Amino acid sequence: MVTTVPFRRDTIASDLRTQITTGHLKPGERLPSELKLAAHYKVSTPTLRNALALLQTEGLIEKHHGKSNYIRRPLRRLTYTGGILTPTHPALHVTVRTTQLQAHGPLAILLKVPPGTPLTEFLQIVHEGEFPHSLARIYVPRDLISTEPRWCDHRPAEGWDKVTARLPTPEESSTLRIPLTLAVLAITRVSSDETGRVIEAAHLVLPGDRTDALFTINDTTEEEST
Amino acid sequence: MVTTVPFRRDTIASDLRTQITTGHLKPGERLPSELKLAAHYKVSTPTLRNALALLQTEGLIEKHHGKSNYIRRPLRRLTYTGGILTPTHPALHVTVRTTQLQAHGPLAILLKVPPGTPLTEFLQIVHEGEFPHSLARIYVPRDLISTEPRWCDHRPAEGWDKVTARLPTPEESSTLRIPLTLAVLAITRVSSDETGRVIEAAHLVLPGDRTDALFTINDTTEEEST
DNA sequence: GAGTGGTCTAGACCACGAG
DNA sequence: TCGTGGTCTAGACCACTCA
Repeated sequence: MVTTVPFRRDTIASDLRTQITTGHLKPGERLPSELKLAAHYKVSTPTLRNALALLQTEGLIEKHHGKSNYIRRPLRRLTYTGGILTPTHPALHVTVRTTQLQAHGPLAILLKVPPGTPLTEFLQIVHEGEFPHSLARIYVPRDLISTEPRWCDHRPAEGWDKVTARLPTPEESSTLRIPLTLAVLAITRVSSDETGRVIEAAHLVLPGDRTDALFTINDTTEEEST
Repeated sequence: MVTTVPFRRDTIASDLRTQITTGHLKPGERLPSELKLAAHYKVSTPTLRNALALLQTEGLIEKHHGKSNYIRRPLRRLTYTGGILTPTHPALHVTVRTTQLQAHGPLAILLKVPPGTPLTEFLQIVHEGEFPHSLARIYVPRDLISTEPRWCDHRPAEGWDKVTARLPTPEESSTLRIPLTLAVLAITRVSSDETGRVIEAAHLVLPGDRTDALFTINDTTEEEST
């Protein structure tokens, strides 16, 4: 029988993990410095850092350069469904930054408008408490906003979501305060009205440790023959 | 102005990256050994390995313990839509392993059957050529198979997909031959017939570097009022 | 300036693959 | 057995945070 010796970093990680999950180490609490931890576990600093990196990808700790490492406050698991996160969850609030720009390249194709068409970008950052939760970049043809001030009432008649999994970009990693090794759900959503006109295109970034996306199939009607 | 010096591992990674993407290094080709590469770039072996780790998460190289590192043959990007991958793509073939088991815990809840109900598990591994592409674990109540041999003709009337992003488990990593740091799309799909009976539950694992999932909303009919 | 995490070095030693 | 990648050491040096 082959008795595989677990790597030191794994045993250290699992030791800290149980201390966290059993509540022996509490959310928000500060970990000892990496030197002290390395001394305590009798390993070199790189191996201790490898152990911490594991915990970081599991979303258990947060690293702060120059300060220390902290036990992470677990965020509520929310569900993205039909374009919104767990129907307007009370603890959520959203900050929006509006930018004017012009359609170009892939964005113009998504929105089915010629390049150069004026657009408005809404950069939405969803917060839970003071912690960033997820983010969305929403693009809307500008004339649709000006002629129809309550453009959000344009209930989309059709649409699609294209979903993939990837690691965050460095920029997403810092604005969402997630490690570069935490997988995110990247969703591109396009909705159009009954005339086939595209109302909005959105790029969503939903960290995998705190979000599901739910899609339902209601095949009660016969299939379309378009 | 702050001129940030890029890390050595990043400059090495981007150098190798351009060699790969420009075709200077071809798919299937063997890389020089890590010692030689380290000597060539005048860095220590750990930093060179960090550079290679970056390329690995991007799906550009494949590491083989004891042999060498190889340029990866890029897999076709497929789309999961309505439960299947890019309607039966010609280059795909599927190996199936069947197992008999009993419903328990979360699985019983998903299938809406009492614990202990006999089930059949189909472990499907989708291959593109000789390379594993993605995998699915499909669970079906066994009586549904015996009474209705062509159970796959039971077109589901309703269903849902719950999608999230995560890193692969060590087991998934080895069977799919993907690095532990390549994000996967984890989909749980449950479909039921017109009587509300659950026909099947499936756990899908779709590596993010080669799969999208597409969900369409056809809201042409009025909303349901259950 | 003191304390901290981030990157890197120059090795050692083990595990794996193939002849 | 040889060449290879995987893990680990015991430091050095820099960058960041905060008093």
